[in-house]
Amino acid sequence: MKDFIASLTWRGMIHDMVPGIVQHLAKGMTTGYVGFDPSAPSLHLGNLVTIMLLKHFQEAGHQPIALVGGATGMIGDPSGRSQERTFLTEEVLRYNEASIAKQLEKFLDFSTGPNKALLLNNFDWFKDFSFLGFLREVGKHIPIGYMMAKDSVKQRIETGISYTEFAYQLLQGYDFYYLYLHKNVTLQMGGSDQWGNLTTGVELIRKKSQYQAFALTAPLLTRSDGTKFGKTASGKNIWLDPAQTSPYEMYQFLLNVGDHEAEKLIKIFACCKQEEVEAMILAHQTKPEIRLLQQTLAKMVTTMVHSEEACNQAIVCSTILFGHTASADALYALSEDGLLNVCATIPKVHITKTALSEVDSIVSLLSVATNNMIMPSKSEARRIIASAGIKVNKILLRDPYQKPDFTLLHDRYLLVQKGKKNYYLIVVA
RNA sequence: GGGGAGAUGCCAGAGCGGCCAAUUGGGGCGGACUGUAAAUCCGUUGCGUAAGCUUCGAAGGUUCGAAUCCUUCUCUCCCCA
Repeated sequence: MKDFIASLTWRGMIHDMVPGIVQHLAKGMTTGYVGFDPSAPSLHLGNLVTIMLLKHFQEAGHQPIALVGGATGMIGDPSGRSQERTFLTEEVLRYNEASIAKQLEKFLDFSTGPNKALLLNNFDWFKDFSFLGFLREVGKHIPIGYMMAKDSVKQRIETGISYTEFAYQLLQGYDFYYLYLHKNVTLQMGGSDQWGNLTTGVELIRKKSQYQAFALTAPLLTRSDGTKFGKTASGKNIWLDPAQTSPYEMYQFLLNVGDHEAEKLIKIFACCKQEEVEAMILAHQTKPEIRLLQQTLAKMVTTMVHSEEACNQAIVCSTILFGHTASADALYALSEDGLLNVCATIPKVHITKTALSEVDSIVSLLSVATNNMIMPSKSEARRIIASAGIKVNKILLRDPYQKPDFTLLHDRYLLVQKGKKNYYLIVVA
């Protein structure tokens, strides 16, 4: 049994915790859980932090439970929301639950030992719980004053909160109580925005069973500019689902993380020992231009979320697209399979051969002829070419009105580069 | 209920009859530098190869000409009861 709290401490993963937790965990194997909201069909990079809580928990010898909030998802957590949520249909929810559950399975060890991970869905114990039963068994034990004092509720009193969302914390509180009774769970973990919900559970267990349960939150990751971690500059989430965010995009996102942030992240996501991580950080500080941390981080996370193959492909793709040696010749020398591999995860635009031959200028090709996927308008395309921002097949374009009579790669591809980092593959069929 | 103020491009915010496709700042995008970084600097930021076209909450009107004046409507904010 390793010291879980000590591990989280050096990793910077503790925001708040119920006192006495260290002694409690020292007594022996403990069961703890984290809940995941099925409001989207995929988890994202931000969720990965609380997944890591469970992972480190299991590695310390304890038993982790990943709980999918099939029931709570039907209600909507008011935490951090300024407005009432709109309900998802039950069909969508069931679908989201299933895909999230599948994603969670990847990260924990469900197979072996006394501390093997469990995956549960709170819909299972809520679906037959009557409203009257709930009021008598749960509602009775938590005073309104207590519920109103929560930040998540307080912030919404002015703008409006429905009874339904107000009651949310009771549902999550009951989860904890239920798991305490049936799975011997004594610890709930989550992001720092969940503190109010976690303590309601602790309170309910104290009231109903006279038992001191524990709660622990990890800080919500923010970037240096204050925005939430796990989103691209344009506000797009980095999803764990490869269909929504390609492994290449995820790899690139992590590779581009700032130095300070990389230090924080490596501590959270690295499963290796403290000394190894500290050595890496030191090495990075001596020679930051190597970007050891970013590369390690990108590699570790992409491999963990996707697979080693997917990660290797993302690396190959990155070197060809960004490597300093990547010239036009290298691109033309690439085999078709190689090219498709490199381009596996960049956006593709299709155009017919005849349509291509009818396109009068490169400006049209990049805008209207390709459904404005590359450029929103001809003006924009013209401007960007004028400022040397477009390369086709790695060759810089100068004249916006030149005919697009390029030598196609393997007779059917054009690799368009917009700026330094945006690539598109035009497929001619 | 009474009285004020306002609605301008992604955002903030000038403009108050022609010189306004609309000052400036932020953001975005592109370039240089670099570590595919940060900071900095440069360019650009309605559509259109151009002539020109459509924009300043909505609809009408006055005028040779309106973001700017008039009428109505919609919405937002503030103050007093």
